[in-house]
Amino acid sequence: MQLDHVFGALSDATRRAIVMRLCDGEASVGELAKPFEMALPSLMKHIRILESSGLVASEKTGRVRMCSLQTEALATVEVWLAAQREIWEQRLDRLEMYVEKLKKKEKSNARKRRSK
Amino acid sequence: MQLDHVFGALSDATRRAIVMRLCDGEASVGELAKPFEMALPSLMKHIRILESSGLVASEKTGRVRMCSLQTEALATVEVWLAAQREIWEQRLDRLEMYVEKLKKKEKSNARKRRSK
DNA sequence: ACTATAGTTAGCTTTATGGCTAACCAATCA
DNA sequence: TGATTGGTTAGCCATAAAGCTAACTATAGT
Repeated sequence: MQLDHVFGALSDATRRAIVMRLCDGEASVGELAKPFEMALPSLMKHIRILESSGLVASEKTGRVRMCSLQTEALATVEVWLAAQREIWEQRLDRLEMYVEKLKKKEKSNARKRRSK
Repeated sequence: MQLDHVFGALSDATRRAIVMRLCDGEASVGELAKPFEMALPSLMKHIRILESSGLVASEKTGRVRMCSLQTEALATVEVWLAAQREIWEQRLDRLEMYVEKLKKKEKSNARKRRSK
């Protein structure tokens, strides 16, 4: 599935750093490589992974390859998280309602006990 | 870092399914295992990974281990994504402003050209 | 006490990940 | 045209991931 690859791509600090850099705009492979101590081929691998996850797109013109962020892929993750949040918040709401109900019952029981 | 493990944990469909199940409330290891064809020890490994990522907590009472979602860990991811979104949206805003500026300039140039 | 249930441990395989070097194109620039 | 720059391929290594089976422990139920 798509999510596997997006989450997988984001599970590495180097790749998250690349994504963060690309949030600020396009960059060439060389530019992306500068902040890292890594050998170029290693970094290229990360870029490949980011590309195959759909998080990054790149195009080569002349001898330089420009990379750019594909924000839709990040949005996919946001959507998934939002969906989970909705489910667990609904549940917490139900739970809260349930607790409220219990409290009221308890109160009315207390009244009954007093009036006995 | 924490994010590495959370993203890593979520990069597997089985584990995401477990998380989704836990959004609906606590569950024992056995309950969690039911929907999968996997052998128990394999599934346990996933649970361990979810635990060490902070996404899931579990406690054993008697012979059953109950697992529950730790929503803060998911929130961490949401926060990271939101931060990235903010950066790239700011940039897009700046870009838009820049384009607007260019358009205006173009208009005034057109006026100049006409009035020549 | 005996059996069944619910997990757990240990150890094995296969495949993927993250890193490296060395050698290799292909565009520019001088 | 020759050197430099920017990236790419190929191949190696160590470690981690994802799955399995088999055997074990510890609680509950009868």
